[in-house]
Amino acid sequence: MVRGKVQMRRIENPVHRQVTFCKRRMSLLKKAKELSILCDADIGVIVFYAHGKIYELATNGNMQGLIERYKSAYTQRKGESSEQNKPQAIQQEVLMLTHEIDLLQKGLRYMNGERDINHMNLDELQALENNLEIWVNNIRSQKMQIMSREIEMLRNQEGILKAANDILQERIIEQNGILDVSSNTMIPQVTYPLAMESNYYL
Amino acid sequence: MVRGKVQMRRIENPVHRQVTFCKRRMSLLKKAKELSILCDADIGVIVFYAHGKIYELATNGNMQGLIERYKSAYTQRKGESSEQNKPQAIQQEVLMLTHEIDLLQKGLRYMNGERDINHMNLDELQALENNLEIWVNNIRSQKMQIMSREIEMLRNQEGILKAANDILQERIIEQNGILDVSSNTMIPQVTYPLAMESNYYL
DNA sequence: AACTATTCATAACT
DNA sequence: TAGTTATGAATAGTT
Repeated sequence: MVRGKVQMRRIENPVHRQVTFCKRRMSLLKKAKELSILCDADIGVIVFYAHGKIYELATNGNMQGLIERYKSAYTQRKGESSEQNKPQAIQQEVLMLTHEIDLLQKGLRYMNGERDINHMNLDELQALENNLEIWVNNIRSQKMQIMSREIEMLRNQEGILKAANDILQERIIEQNGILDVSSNTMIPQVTYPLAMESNYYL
Repeated sequence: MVRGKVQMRRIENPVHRQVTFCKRRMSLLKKAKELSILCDADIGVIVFYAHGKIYELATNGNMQGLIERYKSAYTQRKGESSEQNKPQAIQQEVLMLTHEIDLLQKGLRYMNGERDINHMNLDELQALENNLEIWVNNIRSQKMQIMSREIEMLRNQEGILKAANDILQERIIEQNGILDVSSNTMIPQVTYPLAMESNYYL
């Protein structure tokens, strides 16, 4: 029985995941078949599951043909390219990649609330880039805080040790005053290079 | 309303067919997306409709990658990959384009997470959550390295100070041996809590 | 596009 | 692994 909405995230239990995969994969391929029949469409579905297991459906019975058709759909725009001295395969690959980029850019505009695909400009991409930076800052802030606390702790210990050294040195000087012993030449060797830049994390 | 079982054959009425295609195509891609998320599978769907209209879904954001993976699963030998006989410049161009795709995918993932997934209509576009995490890791790694160096530096100073304290204490004990003065009660107050956990950043 | 009566899909359970 | 069922989801026909 389905209880409440199914959470749309990876099923962690391997058994449940396997069972759900089996059922939903069957349904997905069934739906693809139905859409193909009802609407006279050619549909190819490739599913990669764990450990390279592959399940596929090609409603025209030939996945290779669908792939070729898919690829050729993008090479038809080849005339637009000014790089005509490239081998055919390379041109095709570059075109596919640029197509991919086009799709992604469209998606970005969509995500940004721009619903009119025909109005394409790069300003929205720039806006997204800025948003990404903010997001990254948020994600890393927690770890940064932990590291900052670590640094703070080490600095406190540094202060404790430095104070301890001061006290010890005073004690020696005091005793030297009584003894007038000049064997405290080691003390100047103790240096405290604490004034160096150490604010990278600010 | 659905009256009785739907006949599983091509819808002849062009308007009905178009409407059904639109609805079922959306659902199919949605189902594919869900299966991909729930079961951690990579899924590619290509739909050819009338007049060469193409609709696609690649849950890893890159149909060509899925196609290559599909092909290599059958050829079982990557040796004949086209990567090896490409001119250097072309390889670089492809590299740059794929890099750009990566960035855009990651941007999409971010925007996707900020909005209601159920309202996404640009089914051609997907992004990988894992890619996003990898991206974040890369971006913050540089800063993390700086902070790690900072911590390392502080630790070194800690060691120097501790060694200095040891020397100073020895010196006092030595002098006490000569003087037999019992006024060094302050020394036990100097503690070194250096064994605490300090590996948060590992 | 939106609605809704039905059928369909499926998560949990046996 | 394979069925059952209660419940959520999809959708055909309509507005």
